[in-house]
Amino acid sequence: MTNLFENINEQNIRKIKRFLMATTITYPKGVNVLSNVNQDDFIALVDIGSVQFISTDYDGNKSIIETITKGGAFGSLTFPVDNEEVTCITKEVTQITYIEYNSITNDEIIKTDSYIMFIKNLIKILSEQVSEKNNRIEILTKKTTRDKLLEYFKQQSQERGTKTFTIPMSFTELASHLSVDRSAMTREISYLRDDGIIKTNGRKITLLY
Amino acid sequence: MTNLFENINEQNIRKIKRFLMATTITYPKGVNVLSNVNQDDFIALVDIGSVQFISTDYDGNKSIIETITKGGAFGSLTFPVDNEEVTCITKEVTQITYIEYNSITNDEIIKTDSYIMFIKNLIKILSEQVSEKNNRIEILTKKTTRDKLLEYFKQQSQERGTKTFTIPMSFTELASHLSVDRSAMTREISYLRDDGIIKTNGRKITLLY
DNA sequence: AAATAAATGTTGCATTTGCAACATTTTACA
DNA sequence: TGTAAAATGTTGCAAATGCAACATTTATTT
Repeated sequence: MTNLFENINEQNIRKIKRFLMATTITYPKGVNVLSNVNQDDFIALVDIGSVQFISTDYDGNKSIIETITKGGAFGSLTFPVDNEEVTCITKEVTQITYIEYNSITNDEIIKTDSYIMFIKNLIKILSEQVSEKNNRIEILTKKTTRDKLLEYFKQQSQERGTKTFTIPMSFTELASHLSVDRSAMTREISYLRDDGIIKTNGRKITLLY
Repeated sequence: MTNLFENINEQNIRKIKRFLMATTITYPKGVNVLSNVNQDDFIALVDIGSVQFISTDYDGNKSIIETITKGGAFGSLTFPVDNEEVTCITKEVTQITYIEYNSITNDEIIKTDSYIMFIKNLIKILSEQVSEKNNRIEILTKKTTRDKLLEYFKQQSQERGTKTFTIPMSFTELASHLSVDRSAMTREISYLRDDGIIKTNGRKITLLY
């Protein structure tokens, strides 16, 4: 996963941040990050900690749209910040740096080499986000819980290049990621085990095919 | 929806295309566009016509991942082009312009004003794609067909700013977009009508709440 | 270390849904 | 314009799944 300041030295990072009017805020755990953000478009960088975008429908059903950890970024351009149903909650103590979007393509600074690298990184991050969301969609379009699990396991296996891997979240969160009932998912994992398709040990999964 | 060459004059568009080693290909209807693309990263612009990304699983179940129409763009950075399960099919006669990704951030041309606009447009397109995918995910995470339909209708209604709108695809394609069985979806639409929640006339939907 | 909260595992049951198999209408195109 | 193809509407039924209500185990926090 690309970092917005990858391949840029400290001095130039400071320079870019100053130019982009970056402001850094530290939040405690469990607070709504976007509650008091101003109206301008922005990009937010997670320097420390992690946040989760959570959508809540009229019935109170919650689903995790996305988890962004240290080094990740999100922005008003790609997210409906003014949407009441979607909140961005810190999972732990989290430090976020905000950058004004409109200053990003200002003509004065754009012609420096480190800034070109910054733009490249931004394009890469956005591309990665599209890819990730494609992966998520690929899972969610599967009709059955079994197929969702198998698609998720396949993606994990491919990303890591191994048939054995540890899922990077709790089963409770995984159920939310796959948008299925947690207990029904546990049941289906048992069936997969019974059918000799996977082996499990806690969060460690081994694909047997 | 942003066009990659928005706010750039014809002369500069030609210059940019030349620099980026753009090649334009016209395809008949129903062919697999990405079957003979080379290995380098690229961005593809749909000049005329439209394409659909379709994923097929081991059971032969097909789902439409994305439809890209005239003016739209897609790229190897955001799509697993080498993935056998995903194909990109022309829905009609379609003209596509390919741009080499690596030439995009070449230092020589990046400092011209029209090129800065080009980069801005690219960032905007990518952001829009993330947003669209967020919307799709918002739908797909709903548990029931009814809630998926209502979420889709809400999005359409909000986008157009009216309670009455015509869905921009066939019901067959809509079912695929929501990843539900078509006949079950038709049934659920009847129920919504019976319950006085919507009014329908062919593809024209009116929300009654 | 005790207390509280979160995660995990299990199961019965009602509801929802996919699937299959149609009839009918609309659209595309040779 | 006639014919094939695609889209739409309907329904019975079996399978999958959400939901609820638990018991246990594992983490967290004070």
